[in-house]
Amino acid sequence: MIEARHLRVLRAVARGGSFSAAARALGCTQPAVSQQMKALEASAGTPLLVRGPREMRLTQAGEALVRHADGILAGLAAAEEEVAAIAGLRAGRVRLASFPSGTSTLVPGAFAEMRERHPGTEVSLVEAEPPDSVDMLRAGDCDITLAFRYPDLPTPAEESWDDLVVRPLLADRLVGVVPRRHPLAGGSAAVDLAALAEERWIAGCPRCRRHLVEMCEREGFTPRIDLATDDYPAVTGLVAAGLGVAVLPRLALESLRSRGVATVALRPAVHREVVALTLPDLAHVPAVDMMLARLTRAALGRA
Amino acid sequence: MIEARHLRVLRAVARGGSFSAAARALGCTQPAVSQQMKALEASAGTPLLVRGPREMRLTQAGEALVRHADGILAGLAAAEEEVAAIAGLRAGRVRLASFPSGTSTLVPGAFAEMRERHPGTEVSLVEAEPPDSVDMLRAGDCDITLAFRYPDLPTPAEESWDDLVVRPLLADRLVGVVPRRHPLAGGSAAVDLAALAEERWIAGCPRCRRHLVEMCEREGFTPRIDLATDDYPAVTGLVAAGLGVAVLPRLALESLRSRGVATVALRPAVHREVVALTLPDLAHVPAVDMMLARLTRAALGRA
DNA sequence: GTCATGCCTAAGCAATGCTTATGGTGGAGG
DNA sequence: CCTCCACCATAAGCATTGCTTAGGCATGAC
Repeated sequence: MIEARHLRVLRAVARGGSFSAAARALGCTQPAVSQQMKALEASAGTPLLVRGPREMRLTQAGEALVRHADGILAGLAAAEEEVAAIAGLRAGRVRLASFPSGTSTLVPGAFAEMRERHPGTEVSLVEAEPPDSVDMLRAGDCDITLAFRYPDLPTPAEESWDDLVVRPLLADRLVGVVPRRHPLAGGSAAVDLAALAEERWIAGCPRCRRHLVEMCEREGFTPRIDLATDDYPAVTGLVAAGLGVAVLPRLALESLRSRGVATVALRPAVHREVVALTLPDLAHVPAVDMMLARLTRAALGRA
Repeated sequence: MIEARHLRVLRAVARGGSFSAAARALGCTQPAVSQQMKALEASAGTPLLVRGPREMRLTQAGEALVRHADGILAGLAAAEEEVAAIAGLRAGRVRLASFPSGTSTLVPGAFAEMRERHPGTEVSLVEAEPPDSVDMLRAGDCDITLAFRYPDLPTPAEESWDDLVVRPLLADRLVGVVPRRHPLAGGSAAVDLAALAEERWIAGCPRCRRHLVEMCEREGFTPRIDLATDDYPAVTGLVAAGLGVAVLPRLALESLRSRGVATVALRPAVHREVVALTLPDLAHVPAVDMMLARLTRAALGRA
């Protein structure tokens, strides 16, 4: 089997006209070149070089090899350069999957920084909610998934992240959302969740709802959910209209213009943990690693 | 430095979808593949593979490498095939330089056999007399030189063949050429060279002439050379016309229609040695080696 | 639950490849 | 004419590489 190393040496010999010159060009000793050529000739099955008294000439087979060597080594150099560009963040791709409130808050800053500091990289985004977005990650359809979980809630087995790299970004506190004219509105103290036991509830997305119910039951009541929608603006709109109360993550509220509602801190304090997920191997891909760092920074600025 | 071996393994992994499959395809064990990929990823500076629970996927860098690998390995295979063709006598070139009487006698048969048994090879011929043709060999302008020398004559230093491979082909006996009506013609016994001391002489090429003079002087006389020509038909023509006698190699006479002359064996018997010359390295080039064998065969059939 | 498949790691071993040291050869210059 | 220099080949020593076998662990199928 001919190896690239052989071709490099042969080309150097053809260029330099002697083993010694080739050795100097390659930064090794002359016997090393001599041995390489011997091995190459052995695997070629025919002499490649004619040792003239004055100069080193190529045989026909040697000329053929050198002729091919240029193309082969050029291809190899191109491949190395392309990989080096990816490794050096002069190129590379990061595909992110994120849930809406993450997309509107953490992602923009991280993306902007990435574009600015590493213009060669390509960042792309798809919107996806946690269970699906994690499947996408495992299926290879994205490189990083922004997801969240409730640390105090037992995780279903099928949603385990044991096989993933979990990079915590921030603890997103849950707050109560009540109509502005609600008796509890405006107070600076935290409100007991149980104080909302008799309210009508507006629930968010399915995951959030499950968590809401769990949370309330720990406090001794079952929330009466009359209205359900995944759309956060709709939730605040319904609350503002006095149709009920809700619990929303701060992150979700941040990008909402929530007229007519008041937010209240809850007791016990509950957080959802927002994390970035990736596959163990992908965590070492430079562009992915850098994007994770950018996301972490974006989260820190918001902590 | 990326080596061809790495690309072969990477491509096998990409094709097979797992290290084990690649190992089977490559005829080695799975840890070998695993180690190769580890080394390649290390030299690439970024992961190339994503170990999914079910299948092995490529990262972007891995895809880039595989994309280049096809071209690179194809080029390498083409190079190997071209060299193998030369090594296997399915291709290759032999450039022969020969003196006229060799060209007309030994070369045709050897060339014909070469063309027939190894149709892929190219044989070419240039006409050149020994001192020049040997220089051509050393200068790389031909691969084999047909030459001759007089073993009993001291060789001038500048015509030494010490640095060459000398393959003896045949001993070409020198014969006397006399007019058909000459008193010595027709006898079956060998003629003493001294018996021709008083004749007028027709000399051949410069080398032959030098040798003729030397030969005669050993026998006690200096030949009286009136006519000199390098052209063998001219020599026999002049002899036939009764203008003198000559000494010619049998090989030269063979392809001459020599009307009007008779040949006589000489005493002492003298030969010129016809040899094939090549450079030590070229002697191992298959096409050259085969051509030398063909020339030897052609000479044997004529011995 | 058990088995099969696939990957990783470790350890042993052979082969590769580089080095330094040495000898031989051909050409150039004193 | 002889010496010196540049170049190549070879040998021995040594570090590295690369392969193997053996064993362990995780995952998915029957």
